[in-house]
Amino acid sequence: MSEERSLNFIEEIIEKDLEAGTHEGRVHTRFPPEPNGYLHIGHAKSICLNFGLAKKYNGKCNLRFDDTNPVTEDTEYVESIMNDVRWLGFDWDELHYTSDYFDQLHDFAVDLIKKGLAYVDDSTSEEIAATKGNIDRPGTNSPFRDRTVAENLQLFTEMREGKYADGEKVLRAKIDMAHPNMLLRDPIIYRIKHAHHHRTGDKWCIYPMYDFAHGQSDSIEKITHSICTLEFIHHRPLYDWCIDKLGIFPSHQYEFARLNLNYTVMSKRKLLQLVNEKQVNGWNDPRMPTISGMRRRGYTPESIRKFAETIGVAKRENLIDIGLLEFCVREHLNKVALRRMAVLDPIKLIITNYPEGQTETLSAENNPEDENGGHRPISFSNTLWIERDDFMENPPAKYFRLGVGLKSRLKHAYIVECTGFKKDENGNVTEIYCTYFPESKSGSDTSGIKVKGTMHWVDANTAETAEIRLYDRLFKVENPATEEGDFKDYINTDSLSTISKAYIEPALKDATLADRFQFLRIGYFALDTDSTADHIVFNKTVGLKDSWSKEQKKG
RNA sequence: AGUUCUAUGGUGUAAAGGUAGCACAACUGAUUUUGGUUCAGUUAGUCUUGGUUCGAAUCCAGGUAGAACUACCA
Repeated sequence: MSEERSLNFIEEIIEKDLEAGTHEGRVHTRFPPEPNGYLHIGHAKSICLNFGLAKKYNGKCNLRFDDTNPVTEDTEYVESIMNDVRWLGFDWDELHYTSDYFDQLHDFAVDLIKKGLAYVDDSTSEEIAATKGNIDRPGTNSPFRDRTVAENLQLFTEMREGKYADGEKVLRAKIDMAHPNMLLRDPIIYRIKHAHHHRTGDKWCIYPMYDFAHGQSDSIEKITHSICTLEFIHHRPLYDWCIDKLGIFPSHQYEFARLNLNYTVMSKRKLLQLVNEKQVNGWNDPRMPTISGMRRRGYTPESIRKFAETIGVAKRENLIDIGLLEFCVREHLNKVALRRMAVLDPIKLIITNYPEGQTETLSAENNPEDENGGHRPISFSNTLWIERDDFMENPPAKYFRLGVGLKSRLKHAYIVECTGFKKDENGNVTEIYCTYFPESKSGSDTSGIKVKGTMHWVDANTAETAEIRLYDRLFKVENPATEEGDFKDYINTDSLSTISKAYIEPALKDATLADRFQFLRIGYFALDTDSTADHIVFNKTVGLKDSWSKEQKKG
């Protein structure tokens, strides 16, 4: 029995097409972002789908920048998008820009005019909206609807030549002002914009609308399966209309449900707002659902691809638990992350029976999940940093770490027994004292002592320091987009907390941006791009599963 | 109100007329020098009402619920 995964509905369509010999068995998809923002995890789903389908069916996938609106688009976004797609592990077969087709698209418009299927309209935008009708009321014909072909040709030429100001005239398709689908009520297909385009410069002052560019671009590239999200479903009749009237290659559009993740927002408009209003520190802020944000936070391409595969592809609206993404991240990081020790909230532990000034070097495995992971040396002395919450003055039952009289193991080192502690005048514990059992050394333990708890630690004599940034969900509610009022009212103001001085083991000093670490018992961490040789900065990628805090919450 | 789309455990997603399965989450337990990992197990689902059929998540009809559409954005 083969491990065959069931097909999603798009794969079913493709396999049916393959069987029927449609397009000579060719599968050609495309990923068509508009370069007006950074890519987010929702785009990642689409990228994995489109490029994944091409790979699975031995086909091709293009990257096409849908750049028909010069006022919002920028090469900065083009660069970031290419970078993100490559980082995710995909490479396009062809790179295109809709703007490369402007000449052809213009000729298509002329063709439509000649066929009597398009006309130049002098109405204002308000007039066009007013005569469009309503969802349950038909629209009315524009007074300019019956201009002659010759007149339309002349006017459209003048539009292109820059004779008119923005908004003075538009070119509309002549379809049906009473159509139940609003998009077919003589949609605008060309508008005047005297704007500088990031690629074509000042060559054009008229630009095609999405509906007059997308399907034709697919057709020009001989795309067989044009996959987009559900909100474009109403556009499909128009997509088909253009291809049909123009008599060009019949690309076909299929729609799937976009990804929604809880506790975040996924619209470029909202994300741009967060960036512009400095609610976050740029598009690649580690709290952002952008690919660049996740990369900076320490997520891996493997984990994002696995996530995309796990959530599946269907046509019903969904709201995926962010926990599933985090699961995929942990799952991959568990296999590849180097284990290291770091103490985020330090308190001093003094071993009273370990000779002052003595040090020894212990061996610590780099990754228990990887047989070939090797070991590293770590130093040990009588003064260590341990985590503040690994000690309790009045420990409850089932607490496995330190409290006076309790024993616990120092990972990779010895078992210690807590003998006392010191408080300052404010009642805060400042030092913890313990004795160690020399014969309990890790790997050669002959002490016979059994302990349930193990703690991480860092030798105070050799420790380095680092800044650590911890992240929480960006929003306080599951779905800020559907909440009453402004989505920004639901921002979690505690989504970033910074630890300015944590103690880390010396091996971490050489970390690079490509490294992934597990700080033992805490979580997964990656170097931040702000990090320098003198000031090391780590991001917490995601925490370890924590069944102790769960236990505590139960009370 | 019109049109279009959708409806399966808490969340996702399978089952193409024949045992409702998988993943995450939750909960037990075992293992563990990370309260991590791993392993074993438990809880929990076909929107509703009819119809067709020996048999319906699946086919048909009617409800109900949710979403999308009325930008010179994509």
